[in-house]
Amino acid sequence: MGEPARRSGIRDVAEQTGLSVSTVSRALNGYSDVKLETRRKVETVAEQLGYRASFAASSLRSKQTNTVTFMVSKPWTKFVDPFFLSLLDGVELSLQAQGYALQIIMAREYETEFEIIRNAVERGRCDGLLFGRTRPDDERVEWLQARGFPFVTVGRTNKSDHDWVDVDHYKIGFRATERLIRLGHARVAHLTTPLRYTYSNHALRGYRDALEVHGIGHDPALEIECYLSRKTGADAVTELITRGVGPTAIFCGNDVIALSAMEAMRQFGVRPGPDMALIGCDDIPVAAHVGTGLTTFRQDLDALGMRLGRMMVAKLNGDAGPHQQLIDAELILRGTDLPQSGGRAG
Amino acid sequence: MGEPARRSGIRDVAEQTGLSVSTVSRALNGYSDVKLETRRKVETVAEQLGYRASFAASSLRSKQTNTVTFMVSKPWTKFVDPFFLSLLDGVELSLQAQGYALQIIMAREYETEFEIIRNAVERGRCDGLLFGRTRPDDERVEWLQARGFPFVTVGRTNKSDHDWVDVDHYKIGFRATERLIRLGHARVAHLTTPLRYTYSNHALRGYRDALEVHGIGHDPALEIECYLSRKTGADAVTELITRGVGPTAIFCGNDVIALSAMEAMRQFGVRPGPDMALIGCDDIPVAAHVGTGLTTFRQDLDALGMRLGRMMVAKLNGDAGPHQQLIDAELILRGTDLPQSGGRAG
DNA sequence: GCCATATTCAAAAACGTTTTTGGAGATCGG
DNA sequence: CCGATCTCCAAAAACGTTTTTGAATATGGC
Repeated sequence: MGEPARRSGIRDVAEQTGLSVSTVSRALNGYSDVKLETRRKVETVAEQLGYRASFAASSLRSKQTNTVTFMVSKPWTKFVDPFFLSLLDGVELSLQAQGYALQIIMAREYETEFEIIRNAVERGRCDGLLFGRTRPDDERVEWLQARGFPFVTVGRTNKSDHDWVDVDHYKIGFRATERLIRLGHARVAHLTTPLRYTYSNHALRGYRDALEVHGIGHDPALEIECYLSRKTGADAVTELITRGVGPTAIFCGNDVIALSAMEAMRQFGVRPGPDMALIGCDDIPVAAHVGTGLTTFRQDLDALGMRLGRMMVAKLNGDAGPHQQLIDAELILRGTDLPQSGGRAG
Repeated sequence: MGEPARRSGIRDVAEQTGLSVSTVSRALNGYSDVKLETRRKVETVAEQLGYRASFAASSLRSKQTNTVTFMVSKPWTKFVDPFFLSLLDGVELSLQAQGYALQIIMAREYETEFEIIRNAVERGRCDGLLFGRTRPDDERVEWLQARGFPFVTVGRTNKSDHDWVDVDHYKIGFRATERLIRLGHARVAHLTTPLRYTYSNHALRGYRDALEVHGIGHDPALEIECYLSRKTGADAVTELITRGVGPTAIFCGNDVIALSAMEAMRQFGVRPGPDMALIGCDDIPVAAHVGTGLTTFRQDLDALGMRLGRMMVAKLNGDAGPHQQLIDAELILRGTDLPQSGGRAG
């Protein structure tokens, strides 16, 4: 492959321009105590030598990486894709505008997430950290807070003194449930996302409050916690139907659960929509195409990402905070939110 | 937020153990010239002090980052999600097994990709580079080759002397077209993905070769290049129908194009499948749910990712190469590959 | 009991920047 | 014309590791 082609360092630039190393550094980093003409010369020579400051050296000395790390949890990578990618897109955009680079790392398990954070923070690989899938008692948040390391989460925790952005899942739960009630459904079930995550609890609370506001007591048999593989939406629906607890409508914590639920319904000869109303959440691409279309909630993740990024930048610039932003989701009406079949529609 | 809590450095560990800094370093890095007992002590103290070597300092001195960067192109992030995420998953798995970290950065435009590469390579932020969306004449490949920097691409270029993994799009094009021909279709159109990418050309060649093998000349009017927004599958189908060039089957370069095409067909009262056979590529989740289901090709991206990662590790370990791997896609039969309606089925 | 070789560790150099410190010459106010 | 201030640059320290070099002690062969 020929000669290794030694990369040129700042000394080469200094030599070539006849200036000192320190002046070259200051010129390139935009300090004001360098003559314009000198700066020009330095920039020219640096360009033609193809010089770039070593990341390791500069970040060692300056203690800055100008990098923000987004740690993405495995479950996210697997199922809620479109969701998550436009989020990243927004983050990247707003960070880059302020001279920060976005770097993404993947975590396979919750346990490794911790190790990854330690590796990123304690080894000084980034200036700030972003992550989601927060839990009510989130070790990651506590650890980072104890260390005073800048971070913003997607999702809330029990603690209120840290920065976060979040979708208002309480409102989603409330609106979904209320809509189903107004359509004449008296027994509305809720298939929740894993309750270890904070947002699942928000949605659940919204669901229960809507029932209560409309004078309906909540029935534990109608609340089933769903997972990705252990207990799917299909499993839950099977349980609901075979037990004969008789819901006529279901609010699902996300579209994957809803889709899985619809699958099971068809096997039982229950038509999603006419026989069993259904509202999901996330508006994944398939939602528009399955059957008559799944009624669901769409979230502006791009905007959420932008805010996330801007919040991080503000924090990095010394803004005290805490900053917290809640965004609303939009109800997308499609074919599965039908009135109670035998009953009075709202 | 309390005191800043100074992170402990290697000196603290040395002091605490009564050893020298160099011994601590060698102990922690697994060198053999340190007594077992000593190593234990160092590890204990390091653990309890929460010491981790500064990334900047260690990579500056050792000239190694133990990090591989995957640069993901914007178009990828937008549309071919599931595709792309399981790819990353495979890469991460195989890299991590060898002690390398995967870091992902996003590129917005092709031009910025170049800048990102320069930034990553010339500033020494990673030991190896991974990227896709290769073009026949790919500047990135040439630049990296000239510099002797380790990289593996997803997709081929004109040059044969570099490492790559790729899906065999030639075979996909050939098989799809041949299947349609055998179903009795004499006029098979091909909506290509953007031809600036190498793989699009492979697919096109497969399509043409299949036609030729079966004694059908290829008609330029039946080959239309599609993009994400400028000219979609719907635009192409509209063109095909209004011009009256009369294809009875279409092979689409990917599922997004196919879905868009189906949309347009319905507007013209043409039923995808019965009236116009259709085969896509990628097997995106929607494909299974749209109408009677889109016949398409599924790729084992997890496996591709694993190979990609392993190839990178091999390269980093001094293996000369070039290594190149082609993987096959699997035809997923669904409802759109129907026989020529008026004609003899194959 | 002596030289050669292993074993185990310490001192110091090196990595390539940025930051601190200070100094020479130009400019300015009086 | 002199001291003060400003402008521009250079020398040297510092960042926190890893690597190189070398030395002290223990071990082994004869």
